[in-house]
Amino acid sequence: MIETFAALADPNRFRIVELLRSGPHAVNDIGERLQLNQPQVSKHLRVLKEAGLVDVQPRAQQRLYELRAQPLRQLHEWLERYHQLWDERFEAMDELIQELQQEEKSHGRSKK
Amino acid sequence: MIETFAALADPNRFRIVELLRSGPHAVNDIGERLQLNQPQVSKHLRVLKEAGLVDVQPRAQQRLYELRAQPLRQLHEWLERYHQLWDERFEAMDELIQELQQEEKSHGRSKK
DNA sequence: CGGACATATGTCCTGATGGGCATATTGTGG
DNA sequence: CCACAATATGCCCATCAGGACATATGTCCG
Repeated sequence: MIETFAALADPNRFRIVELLRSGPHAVNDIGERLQLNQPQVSKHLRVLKEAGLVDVQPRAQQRLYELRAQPLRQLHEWLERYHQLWDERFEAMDELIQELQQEEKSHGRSKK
Repeated sequence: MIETFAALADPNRFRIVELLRSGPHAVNDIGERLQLNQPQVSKHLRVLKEAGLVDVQPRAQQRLYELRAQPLRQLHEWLERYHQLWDERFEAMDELIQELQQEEKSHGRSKK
């Protein structure tokens, strides 16, 4: 999970991932489209690969890199544990908490 | 988006976020639970706050930090653009692509 | 087999970041 | 208003990561 975040935290890697969303791409292709030097692309792809975010596939003398679903799916699952945070139900509860805190601020503790 | 990833890419910040999922916490409280020095906690909270992931609320002489939904919701939206990646539909298409590549490997291009 | 193309790796430099520690700041209650 | 509790900042250090550049590795084709 952390490795996924770390991999996506770099702007250029993020751009690469976004590019790969449209399908597999070769290293040079990525470099040209994103205006990056080839070695940098390779290095970023390495990080992405070690994070499990991409997969390689030899294709003549080029390597086609493509996105892998697993880490993103996993990220999605992690996020779901936070879903309650943006439920309306929760937002109402949020207000309730604020209210309680307000109360405790004015008087030590009372009301029921 | 990138700032969100960067904020979550640090192990201790990640732990803080996970802790805050259960509700607002004071700085010292976080420090004790996660076994971190107070200054470190404050610094991490600062990063989280600048990333919009948490919000502060004074409470006597302590500060209660709580999670904010927005960045997580945003992250969720971003992820949805990748949903096709793990649809069965897409996985079938994936195989098709592999197949095509196999073909092109063996013979320049044929079969229809 | 040799050269050309595509990609990977190594080195060097620099800026950013986390941790530890000391210290400043701020709010609170008496 | 003071002393203290809770938190924020500043400073120093060590580590790390990304960029530029040179070079190694690998693969296909004539």
